[in-house]
Amino acid sequence: MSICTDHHHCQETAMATAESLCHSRGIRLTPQRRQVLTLIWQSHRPVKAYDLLDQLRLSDASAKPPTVYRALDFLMEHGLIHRIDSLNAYTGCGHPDDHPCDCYFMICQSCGIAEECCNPDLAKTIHQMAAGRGFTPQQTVLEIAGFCQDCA
Amino acid sequence: MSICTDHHHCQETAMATAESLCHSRGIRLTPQRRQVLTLIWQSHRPVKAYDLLDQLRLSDASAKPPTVYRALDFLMEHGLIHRIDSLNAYTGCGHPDDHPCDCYFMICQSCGIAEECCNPDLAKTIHQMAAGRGFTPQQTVLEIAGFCQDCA
DNA sequence: ATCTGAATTGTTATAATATAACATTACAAG
DNA sequence: CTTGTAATGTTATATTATAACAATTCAGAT
Repeated sequence: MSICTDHHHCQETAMATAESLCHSRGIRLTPQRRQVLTLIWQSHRPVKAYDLLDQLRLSDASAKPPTVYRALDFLMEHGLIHRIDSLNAYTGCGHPDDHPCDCYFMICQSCGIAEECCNPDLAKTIHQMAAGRGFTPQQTVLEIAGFCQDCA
Repeated sequence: MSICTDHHHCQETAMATAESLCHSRGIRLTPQRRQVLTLIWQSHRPVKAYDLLDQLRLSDASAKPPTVYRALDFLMEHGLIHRIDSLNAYTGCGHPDDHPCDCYFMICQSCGIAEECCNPDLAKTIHQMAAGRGFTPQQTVLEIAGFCQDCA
């Protein structure tokens, strides 16, 4: 895994960041939401909603689709996770407290890992191209599928 | 509508291009496939699969999901249409016989029109950014939601 | 003209993804 | 405490897409 050298640490950092972000914004990272976020951070591979649901059911047999979709909605609303449209899947955000631009993703077709690349220069290029055609961007989906360094 | 001034002509040109492309490639634009492509070209707004199905059913009550998805698969395989992942919808390709790079889209949140922008410079920038991180792109999804010139 | 194998279409069923609607519970602020 | 809002529970259903197998059509070989 090329993104982090110690994923356990990576996951703990992400959870700690989420805790403090929620605290400072006065929003509640409830046990359900925390559990979903923890599950998402178990790897750098985007996870599907119903896979999360299966995992939730291991500890709470009464979990249902709204359980997971509500948690996902909350986490997305507050920038703690992103949806990968090309995969119908969800992945943790590495910098929820600092979003200088839209987040882009490089998704390895071999190992499945999605690397976030928040690149203001690229964002600027995209905005310029759009502006050149009279278009005002509000939200950009950029998902690059291919092969990561380890898998190429 | 800012993309074309005479959409009827636009649609006819698209169909004629598709006919000749299929002929030159030795593939068959059957009546079903032609009908789906025509429906997609009725506007520059990406269309959902089940909306296409509803329209097909007006002329053929026995149309079913595989009817439309098979046509969509064929049309996508041969570059005649694109799927817009952020909308779960499909839109005609303006240059099926000439794909210098991935196709990008600017989608107006007001009028719903999707404008294709096949921009090799932007493609190059994206590839460079990816290469800088050791990533080899295979396929890029770039869908920019915002406001078109007419709606801004 | 007829045969034949591949492509296309028909049909039934079901998988996968997501949301609506309303009831109940928990929680923080006064 | 109480009270209103947020969160969760629960049932049902909407939306998007594919699997699997049968029937038909079609182009090329004979």
